[in-house]
Amino acid sequence: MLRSGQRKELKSSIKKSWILDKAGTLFWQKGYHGTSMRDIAAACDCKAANIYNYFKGKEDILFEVIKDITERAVSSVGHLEDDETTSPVDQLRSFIDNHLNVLVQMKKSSVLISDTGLQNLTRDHRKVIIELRDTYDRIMTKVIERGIESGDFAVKDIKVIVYLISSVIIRTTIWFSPKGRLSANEVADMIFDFAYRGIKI
Amino acid sequence: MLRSGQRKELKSSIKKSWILDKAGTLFWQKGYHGTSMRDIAAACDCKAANIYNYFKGKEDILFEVIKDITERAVSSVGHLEDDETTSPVDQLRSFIDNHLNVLVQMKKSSVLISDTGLQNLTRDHRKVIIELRDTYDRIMTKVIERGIESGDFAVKDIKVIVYLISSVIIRTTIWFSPKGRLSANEVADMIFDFAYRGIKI
DNA sequence: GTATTATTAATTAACGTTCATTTACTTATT
DNA sequence: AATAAGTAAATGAACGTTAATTAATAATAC
Repeated sequence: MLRSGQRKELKSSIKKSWILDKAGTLFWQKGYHGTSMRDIAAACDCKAANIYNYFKGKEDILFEVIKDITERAVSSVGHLEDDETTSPVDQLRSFIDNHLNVLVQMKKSSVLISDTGLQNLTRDHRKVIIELRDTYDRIMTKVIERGIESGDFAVKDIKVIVYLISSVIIRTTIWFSPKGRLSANEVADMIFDFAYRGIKI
Repeated sequence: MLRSGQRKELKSSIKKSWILDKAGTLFWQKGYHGTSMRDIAAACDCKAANIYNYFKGKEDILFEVIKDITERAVSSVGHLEDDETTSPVDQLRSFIDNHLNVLVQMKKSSVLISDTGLQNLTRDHRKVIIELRDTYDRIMTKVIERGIESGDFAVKDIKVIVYLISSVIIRTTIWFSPKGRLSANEVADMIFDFAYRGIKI
């Protein structure tokens, strides 16, 4: 049984993430500056003033939206960071599969917000996001490095390859539609196939 | 010798493209809605009202910025559309090289505006851009198709491969810096290498 | 070449809206 | 009774755009 304070907190945090979800969709559709607090409020069936009971301001909402997107991406591949047992090829497959599933899952609130929205954040908030991104890059870098050591991969410049592969993954959100001809898993397979052939020995 | 009327027109169109250049940079830095007419005017050392002597409004500026970016990309690879003589592998190399050079050349006014800015255009304007993009996709598709016929490439799904390769090219603007460790040509080489290995037989 | 008119470029000032946010107040929950 | 959730109303600032006006330039007349 929950104490009443906890129940209240839970209810509050449910509404908070509800607001985040709606705001994320709007930011994605119309951009940060193109979305007004009134827009967000309307999507949440309340008035703009009420949102200030849950967030300090508009920038705070953007920060939490971007943080959420980035954290999900990072944690979906986090188990690969220190995995020295699985084969690097499978790790690459798993990396692409996991991140793509996260992207497809949250359909709308695309990663593009993270590209264009970064400069609307305060310096402190931006720093948090950049650190998360560095973690993402580091994990993929380790996977590639292990593949080089094991003789599975051959690349000239690891840094660039990490950018290229993540570009392919991230930009999927631009053209992929779950209602389209291909399933998310089919797309993940094709991306893995393309990326793997691009770096294999 | 120019007639004075022509000289006037020339001067006017110079200022127009000057405004487009400054506006493009601002749109890239702060987004469409994040950039005010007064911001654009300040970057052009004039007052906001004056810009209306050159453009019908803010949306019109965005349209011309995006059109310019997209047209440059398309025309840089246009010579490949009906090229049946060069080898498809060289055509792919040329495609990547040419588009990347265009992207690097205009440094800031990145292609990301084209992603996020599309929905701020009127339907008619948006249609123009989408047609230009279709041309871009069609040209790359033809190159890949020729490569399949010649036995150079082997791909499961041409449409997807076109998306993947263009993703890698376009997203270069996010991470590449001309002042960085690598030159544009080195990056172009690496991208070609990655893409070619990704689809070769 | 110089003066005069016509045209274009640029500015100032203002328009009506909309913006994010705050304050004071009401309603609901515990 | 106390705390939280929600709202109406108002804040000053910024927005895109227009109208009126002045400065600058080009075309024509002498």
